[in-house]
Amino acid sequence: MAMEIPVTLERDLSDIPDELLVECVRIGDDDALLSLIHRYKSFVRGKARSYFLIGADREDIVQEGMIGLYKAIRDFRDDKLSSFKAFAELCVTRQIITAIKTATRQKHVPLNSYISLDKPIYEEDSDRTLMDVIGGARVTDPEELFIHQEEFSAIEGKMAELLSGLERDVLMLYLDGRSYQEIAEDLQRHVKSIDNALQRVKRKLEKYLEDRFL
DNA sequence: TTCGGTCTAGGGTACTGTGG
DNA sequence: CCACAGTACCCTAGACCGAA
Repeated sequence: MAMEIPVTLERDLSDIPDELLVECVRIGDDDALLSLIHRYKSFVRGKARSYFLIGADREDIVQEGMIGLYKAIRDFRDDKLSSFKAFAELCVTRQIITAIKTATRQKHVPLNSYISLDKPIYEEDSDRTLMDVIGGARVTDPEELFIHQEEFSAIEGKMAELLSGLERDVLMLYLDGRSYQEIAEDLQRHVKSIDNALQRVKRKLEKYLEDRFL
């Protein structure tokens, strides 16, 4: 289903700020649109990277992210209160999470389930995800911070039970956005060990989330 | 001894970026 | 455009170790 978007541009727009490109898109500049998509393609892929999918195409998540990006371009208002990048990140994340929530709503269809670090933790609630909790998302509201800390303790405790020391270390660095190579250097291990540890983490999290939510 | 968990290692696929 | 290298991800087999 992956749709290929041509990125061959007639002119070089690499120095143009995002916000200006968005304005250009509004007045029908296709090159500006392609440039924005090209500019944010890796960003969307990175955003989608932490998702683990059972029985589905990884590319689907990227496609959802790209839809979120398109919505960001369509809806962005340059009121100087926030950058396009921040707005795009919000839209991409929300689009992916919405897709996941839609998929996981069909509880009795395992093959339609996403098992992800970004899966919403509690079915009845919110967009708060495992990734948010583990990764220590920035929370400013005191009440929310309190709730967040309780969730963090619960999940962190479970992680401590489930994962070995190496697996925990690898996961934390991975969530920091480090590459396999960087994690390997930090932990004085072979890249292969990092790879293996991450696979075990994913399997354990999949099992944990399945046991908990299905 | 058996079993389950942890870890290493080999090998495969898919994707991306780069250089000719 | 194509070949190639690097990277991420996944699967599997086997060694090792501790608990039952």
